[in-house]
Amino acid sequence: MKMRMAGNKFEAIYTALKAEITEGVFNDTMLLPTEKLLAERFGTSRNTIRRAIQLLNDEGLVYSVKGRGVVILESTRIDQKFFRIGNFQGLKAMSSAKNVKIQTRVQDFQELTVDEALSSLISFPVGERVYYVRRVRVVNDRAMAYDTSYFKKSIVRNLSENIVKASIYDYIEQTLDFKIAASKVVLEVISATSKDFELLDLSTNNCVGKLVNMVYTDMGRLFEHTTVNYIPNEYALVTFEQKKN
Amino acid sequence: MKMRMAGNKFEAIYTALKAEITEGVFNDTMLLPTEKLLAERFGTSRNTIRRAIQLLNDEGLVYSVKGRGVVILESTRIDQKFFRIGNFQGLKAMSSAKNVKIQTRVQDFQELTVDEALSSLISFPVGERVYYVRRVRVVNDRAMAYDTSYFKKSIVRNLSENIVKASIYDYIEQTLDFKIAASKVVLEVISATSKDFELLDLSTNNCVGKLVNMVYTDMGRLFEHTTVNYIPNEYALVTFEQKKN
DNA sequence: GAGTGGTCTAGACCACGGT
DNA sequence: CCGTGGTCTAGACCACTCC
Repeated sequence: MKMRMAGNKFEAIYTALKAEITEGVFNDTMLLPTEKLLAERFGTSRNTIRRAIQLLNDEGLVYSVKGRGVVILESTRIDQKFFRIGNFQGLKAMSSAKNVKIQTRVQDFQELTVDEALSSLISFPVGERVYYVRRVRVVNDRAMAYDTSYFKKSIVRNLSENIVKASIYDYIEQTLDFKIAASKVVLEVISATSKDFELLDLSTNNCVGKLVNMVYTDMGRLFEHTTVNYIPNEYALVTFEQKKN
Repeated sequence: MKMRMAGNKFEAIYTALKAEITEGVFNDTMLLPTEKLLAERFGTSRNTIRRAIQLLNDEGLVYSVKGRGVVILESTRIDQKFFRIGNFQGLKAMSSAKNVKIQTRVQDFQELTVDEALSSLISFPVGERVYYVRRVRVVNDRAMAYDTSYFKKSIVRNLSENIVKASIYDYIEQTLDFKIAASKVVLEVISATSKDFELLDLSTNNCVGKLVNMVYTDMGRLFEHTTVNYIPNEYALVTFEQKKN
C-alpha cells in the first residue's frame, strides 16, 4: 500500500498518523509508537518522524513528554468546528460554511499621504503615499463586516477601484511581481463607533470585533494594513498553546 | 566573547540574532547572513542555526525565502505593545501593565455531575463529576472579567473554596502529581447576557469578549474548561501567520 | 538501568532565486 | 550557472520517566 500525499515525507507521515489518531488506533495507550519504531515503520530517519510529530503538535492533537512518549490529547468539539486564522483572503475564509452569498461593496476609494496621526495608527512612515479603501462585506444580505485598508503605493502600484472590486490579491499575485509572505494579526473587542452603526447590521449590539491585519511581501516589506470591524456572535478564532518546560 | 543564555545552543543563537536584528545590524540588506555563514560563525551545524531561525520566524521577526535568504520583516508598533497568548495563569498575564491592583472574588463554588446539556458545551463526558467555580476579576476596583470553570474531580481531587481563593494552579503543580501541558483557546465576541450585566462593569456596552480555554495535563487528559467573559476595550490578542508556499 | 524524547552533528541532494 | 534555503540521513550524547 503506497501512499502519496505531498512530495514531502514528513507531511505524508503526518497525514497517516493523523488519520490513525482520529480512527482511534492508539486508544489503548493514548501514546504514539516511539519515534524509533515509527522511523523503522516508515523507513525514514528519526528527524523526519520528529517533523511529522511537530505538525501534529502545532495542530493541538499531540504533546511530547521527555522520557514517556508522545501523548495523544483528548479530542474536543472545537477540533472539528472552527477555522484557524491564517487566511490571506480576508473574510472568505472566515465564513467557511456552505450556501453563503458574499457580496463586497466598495464604499470608498482614494489616494492619500500618511500624516502623523495615521502613521501612529498603522505603522507606515509619514509621507508615504497610500491607497485607502473601505469595503463592506455583506453575507446573505446582512452587513457582517467592513474593512478599512491602506496599501503602500510604492509596492501596490496603479491600484484602481475596478481592481478593488474584483480581487486585490489576485491582482497582486498575478499582475504584480511579488508574493505575500506573512501577516501579523491583532484581535480586540471595542465599543461601536458611529461608523460601525452606519455600516454594519449590528441590530441591538453596540460593540464590534476588531481584527487588525498587517501583511508583508516576501521581501519583508509591510505593504498592507487592514482593520476589519465585524459584528458579534458570528466569528471565532482558535489557537493552541503549549507550556515550555 | 562567550555568551551563555539557556543551556541550548539554538536558543542562545536566537537571542543573539534577535538582539542584532533590533539593533539594526542587518539594515543594509534586510537579510540575515546565510545559514552556512551563521553555522561557521557560531561554530554549530546548519540544523542548529535553522532551529534558531525558526524561533525568529515563530515570533514574526523573519521570513525565509528559498533561493534568496532569510528576510527581516519591517517592524511595527505591535511588536512591543501587546502580549502573546499562551498563559496558563488566566487573567494575570492579560493585564501586563504595572501598578494594577487585581482582586479575585469567588462568586460560586460547588460540585456537580455533567449532564447532556453541559457535556455539549464543555466536551466533558456525561456523568463526570466536576467542580464548578465562578470567579470575578476586579482590576483597580473595576469588574473586568469573570471565569466560569469546570475541573474534573477525577484529576483535580479535593478542590476546596480555600484553594480556589488562593491559586488553583499552585495547588495543581505543588500538591497534585501532574503537570499542565497545553491548552486550546477559542475567542469570540458575543452579545452580553443578563449574567454579564450583573457581574461586569460594562458601563454602556452590551457585548463581551468570550475566551474559552481548555487545558490538558501532560498525560493528555482534558481536565479544565474555563470560559472568560471580559469587557470591551481592554484586551488584545496577537498572532503571526505565514503563507505556506 | 532501560527506554524515551531533546539536542546536535556532518554530511547529502533537491528546488528555487538571481545572474 | 551558482548560491540559497528545504529536505533528509545516520549516527551521537544527554535529560528525563518509569520500573
